[in-house]
Amino acid sequence: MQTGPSRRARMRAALEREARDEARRLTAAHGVEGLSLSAVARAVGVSPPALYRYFDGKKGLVLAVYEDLTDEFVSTVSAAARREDPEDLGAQLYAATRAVLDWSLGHPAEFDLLMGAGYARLATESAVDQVLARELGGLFGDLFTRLWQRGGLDHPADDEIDPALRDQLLTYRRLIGQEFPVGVVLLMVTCWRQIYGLLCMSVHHHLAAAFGDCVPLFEHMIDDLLALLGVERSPAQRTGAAVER
Amino acid sequence: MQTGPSRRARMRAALEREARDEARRLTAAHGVEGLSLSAVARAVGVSPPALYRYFDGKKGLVLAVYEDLTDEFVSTVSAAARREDPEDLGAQLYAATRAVLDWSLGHPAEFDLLMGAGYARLATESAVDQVLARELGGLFGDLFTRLWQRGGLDHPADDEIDPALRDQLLTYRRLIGQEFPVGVVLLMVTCWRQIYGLLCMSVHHHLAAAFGDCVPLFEHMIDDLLALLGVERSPAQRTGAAVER
DNA sequence: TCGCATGGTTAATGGTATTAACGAAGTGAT
DNA sequence: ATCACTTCGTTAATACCATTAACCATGCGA
Repeated sequence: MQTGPSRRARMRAALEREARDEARRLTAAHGVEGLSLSAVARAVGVSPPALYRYFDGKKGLVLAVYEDLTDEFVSTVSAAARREDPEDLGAQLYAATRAVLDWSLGHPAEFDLLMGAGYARLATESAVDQVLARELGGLFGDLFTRLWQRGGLDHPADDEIDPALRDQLLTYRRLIGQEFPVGVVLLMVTCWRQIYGLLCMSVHHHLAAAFGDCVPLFEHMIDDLLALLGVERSPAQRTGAAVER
Repeated sequence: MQTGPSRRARMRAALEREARDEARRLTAAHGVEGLSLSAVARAVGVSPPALYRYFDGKKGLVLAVYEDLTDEFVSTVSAAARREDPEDLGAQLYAATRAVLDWSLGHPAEFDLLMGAGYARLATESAVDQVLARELGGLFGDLFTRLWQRGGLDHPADDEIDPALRDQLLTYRRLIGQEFPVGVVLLMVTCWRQIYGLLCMSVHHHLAAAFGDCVPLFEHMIDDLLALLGVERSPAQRTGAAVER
């Protein structure tokens, strides 16, 4: 008979899992600032100080939620891309971008922690590694790599780019582990600033008085971006509805 | 001798002003969530419950800060635009956009409350009117109006725009009180999603590992946008340094 | 079986928001 | 000038919250 992890280790793992899940639930329900150590303790049937054996106080708890969210977000987005035809890069770009939007709209409090103001706060008090930037950048980076390899991607030449910017782009390219020219990195960042802008607008209900449903804006943006990348958008994608979860 | 406002009224106004300023200071120093009623009370030399005579609890205090910030932000940006040559629309667009960036980078906590996650939270618990959207939209809208009147602005025709989107754009146009065609509204929103995206990235230190100084990205974006609008960028602007305050 | 690391407890400290009950003092009318 | 009323402050109490300290039971390895 395998001994496996000890009773203690199993108990510990189970309680930690439970606490993380409850913390996530509270975050979703009441925002990052509505997350309280005490409430989590209450929910998992333990006294507040007990959680200090599991997390480094409240900031540790928030960090744990952040980690879980990172995993969930990255796998959601990459799953959405993998669901498409491997040859249809346009469809994959659409699906990935759309998944980012859908997840964020469906989980605004979590979005805040993952990619909004919550992240900035978190990053100052806990040493959080750039896993999201790497993973998400890598995911989109792979798509851009294939676009570039396929040819026909119209990107600026190295010497057309301001040297200061070029250095930064090179750093970023290294971060996401890609090999394409800086001009392609620039193209990627150009896309991302638009996606991220619309994302923040949507999630924060900016201009909500006019743009309650932000899908029309999103569709228009995707058209712009795919055109910029010289990718044909197959008609089938235009009917794509939001993918929940 | 004029009686003017009574002693009571003067005292009240003075204390409220003091409290608002202190609240603003605390927000800047410790973020929106670091703003506490008690701390403000302590700073203005009064007991915490006293502030309930002035503000509707904490959410009222936050709302007051929001109002003050709105004024400051709008006047900062419009002042920056007015400082430029009235005939040089490109310079005005640059200056206004740059002022938005500079103010936001210099006041990250305030930015969060004004245009980030803090706003979303605030808007749910307090009835906040859309003054910022109107004012800022109006400011940029005026520039776009003049661009359009001058001619040469390449915008999509009405019937090239998806009907659902067109309706939203019309609503937005009414909100900002402009008269130009929907295609121009769309152009404006296209610019704004880029500005706002870069803004959020910069303020939240997204991708900070590569883009610590975000001005190169900003300069590249402005080039893109001015090209999109068919505006020549005068060489003088390229040397423009950040304007503090 | 013993000793210790682990993981829980309660108690205490100090911070927060908010409401209630109360009192001093400014204000305006008689 | 005095009176009543409103305004604006107070203190006290309640109920959260995070965090640390002191303590105790128990699982686990030697």
